[in-house]
Amino acid sequence: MSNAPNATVERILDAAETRIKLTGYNAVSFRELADAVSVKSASVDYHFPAKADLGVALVKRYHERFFEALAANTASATPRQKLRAFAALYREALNNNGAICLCGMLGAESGGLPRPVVRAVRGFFEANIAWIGAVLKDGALSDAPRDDATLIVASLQGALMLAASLDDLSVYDRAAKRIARFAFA
Amino acid sequence: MSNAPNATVERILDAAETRIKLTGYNAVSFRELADAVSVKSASVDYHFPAKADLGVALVKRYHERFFEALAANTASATPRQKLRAFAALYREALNNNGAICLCGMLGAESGGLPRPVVRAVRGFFEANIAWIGAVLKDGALSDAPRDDATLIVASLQGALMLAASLDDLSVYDRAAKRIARFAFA
DNA sequence: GTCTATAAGATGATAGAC
DNA sequence: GTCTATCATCTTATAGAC
Repeated sequence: MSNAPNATVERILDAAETRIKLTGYNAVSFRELADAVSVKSASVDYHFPAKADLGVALVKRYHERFFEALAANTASATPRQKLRAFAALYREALNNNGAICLCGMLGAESGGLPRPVVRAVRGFFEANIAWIGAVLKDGALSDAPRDDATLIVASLQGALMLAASLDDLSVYDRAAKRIARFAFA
Repeated sequence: MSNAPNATVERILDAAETRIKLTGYNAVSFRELADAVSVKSASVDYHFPAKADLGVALVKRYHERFFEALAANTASATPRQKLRAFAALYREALNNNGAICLCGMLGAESGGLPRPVVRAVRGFFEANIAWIGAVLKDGALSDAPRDDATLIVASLQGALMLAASLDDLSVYDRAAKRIARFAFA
């Protein structure tokens, strides 16, 4: 297996992530991904024997990249800056119009997904809540850090969905601004 | 067409609503709905020539029922009571474990849905925001009623998704309680 | 309004050549 | 690691009998 940045596996994951963020897990097929990376669908099956394998690999990569970027963006930040960096990172999902957070999409569709994918998505959200909870606690910004962390994650995820549905990205920006004001400004 | 409460059309819509709230639009097939109501899939096609027709009818019914229930539950309520009634009505989606709001699901999947369905979902959210905005204004509960209304809808929708994903209904209840505290308590 | 039958295509997945 | 070829199944949708 090559480590080249454009290795087939990575390109398949890229194509899958872009599409699932827009249309959901069940709307994306192996053939569609194969076409997108100019291979045959048998090659996709070679790398991901079952669709659930692709789903798990995708969420795992998303999870890792998210926290790597979060760490990089908050190296010497105050608690308030950390929370703003978190909201800014969530927003990147909207850059491809109509797309939302990968895990927001899969979380909504949980009831119809393979169990291993559901577990991976749950792990992403638990890590999100733990991270924000630690920041709130560190900054003494909340009297109930875990509840407020959960609310912040829920609000930002809901704002992504609503922005996509209403086709108005400013919905997210205005929501994030008011969350900051109410919860930790 | 009969007006009996169990007419086939209504039973198909019931089955579709239950399933789409759990697994999403693309995971639900006509055959599955036909089996659920004990008819053949050709009968489903008779009532809904295309899947988009079913989607639009479903969202339209959901929209109408939601605002009928909201009106009934807030007949002589104060603004604060109205907002609590709204949050309580949203919560009913969670009664079937793992399910979320029909429009929350379809809003997330917008990028892969037929345009008429997308428009109907958008109409639901716009009506939600307008209703809450009017309540906030009426009760002088916000200095930016429209922005706060949008944030409240986003937060409650996100809380439904997160509660389903984490398989913990208390996530919604705790979020709703804290939204009330920050925004209008 | 529901049925049987079927079309025409997509889907996840596998076997085996290169 | 990618390919061709194929499978069994599912998908939305239609035609026509009852």
